[in-house]
Amino acid sequence: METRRIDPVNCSVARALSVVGERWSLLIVREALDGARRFGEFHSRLGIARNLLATRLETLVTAGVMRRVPYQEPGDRQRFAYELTEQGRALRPTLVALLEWGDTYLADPQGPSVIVRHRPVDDAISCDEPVKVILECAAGHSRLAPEDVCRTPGPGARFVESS
Amino acid sequence: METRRIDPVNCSVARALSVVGERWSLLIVREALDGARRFGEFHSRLGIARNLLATRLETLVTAGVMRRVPYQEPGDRQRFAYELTEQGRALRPTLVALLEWGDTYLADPQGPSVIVRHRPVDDAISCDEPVKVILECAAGHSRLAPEDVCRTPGPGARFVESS
DNA sequence: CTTTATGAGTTTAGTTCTTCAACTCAGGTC
DNA sequence: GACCTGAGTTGAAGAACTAAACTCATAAAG
Repeated sequence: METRRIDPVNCSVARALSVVGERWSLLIVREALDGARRFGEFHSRLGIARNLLATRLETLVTAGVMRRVPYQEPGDRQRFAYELTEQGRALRPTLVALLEWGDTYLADPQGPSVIVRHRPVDDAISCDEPVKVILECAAGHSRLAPEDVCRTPGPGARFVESS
Repeated sequence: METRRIDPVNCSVARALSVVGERWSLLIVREALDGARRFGEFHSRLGIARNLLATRLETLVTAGVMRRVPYQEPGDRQRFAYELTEQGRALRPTLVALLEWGDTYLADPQGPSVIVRHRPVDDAISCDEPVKVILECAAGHSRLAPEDVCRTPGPGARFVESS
């Protein structure tokens, strides 16, 4: 029996992973979300090899996740820092989801080392409560279980035959 | 000036990525969420090398993400299939987050190839609306922007000095 | 009872990716 | 001019990935 399935290769998950799925990429984004900006900061925080950090940063800049910006400390020459673009900051939910999953199933016996809290940059509504990632549908059904969702073809779907 | 920061190495994101951060791992989980169960299904859907698929499945089983279950087709000998554990299904939000990010920033010109919908397995409340991943705090503030959250130390936090 | 078919791997050889350490480069300080 | 620093680059060794051929157990066909 032949069935048609959504082509697994033409998928945004695969495309997303081709940008941030390499080793270190998401950790670099995480450190950037936590304030790292300079080559040496990423290097010492993560312990990543320097050449690899250089190529990862270049990849992330090329992909539009980060931006290379000049800076100059007083009494020093101009150097370059790396900051997230809006596209890069949009990876926050992905990282929170991974963090939650790790906390739940690969927990440190001491408990989580990091808690994400609701604390805006401008401190306007600083409720400080822990933040979770949840699935919500357009009809407003919230906190959906993983079993309550399924994948359906979208407008850009390609199909493959399978036995 | 010395400051104390949360040790970036002792973090659930890093631990999560050590399990599902290798190339192919998340795509294998995605296919499993979409119903793939057998070695050959994963192989033909993803085009991953067979030896690598074998080691990935073994890694995922060892990590508790998948489970190796015997099955037997009529008139065939016993073989093994792979299915997600609860721990594995819990990666759904991570994959939805990645999918959304890919749809938003690396879109196919035709539009998304996959839409995740609210459709329970048991069809009880099948509203069928598209599903999104959102950040929500314990006080009920919903749809938080990436800028409105920050990382704080948890009970298991280790610290490192930095200049 | 020998041959062929099939799904699920394993082996092997070649290529690519990571790591680590040493080196370069462009200023600034002494 | 000699030395220091942050930001990379280079190169060699090791680990990971790819692709294709091979094995293995069983079932069905002849």
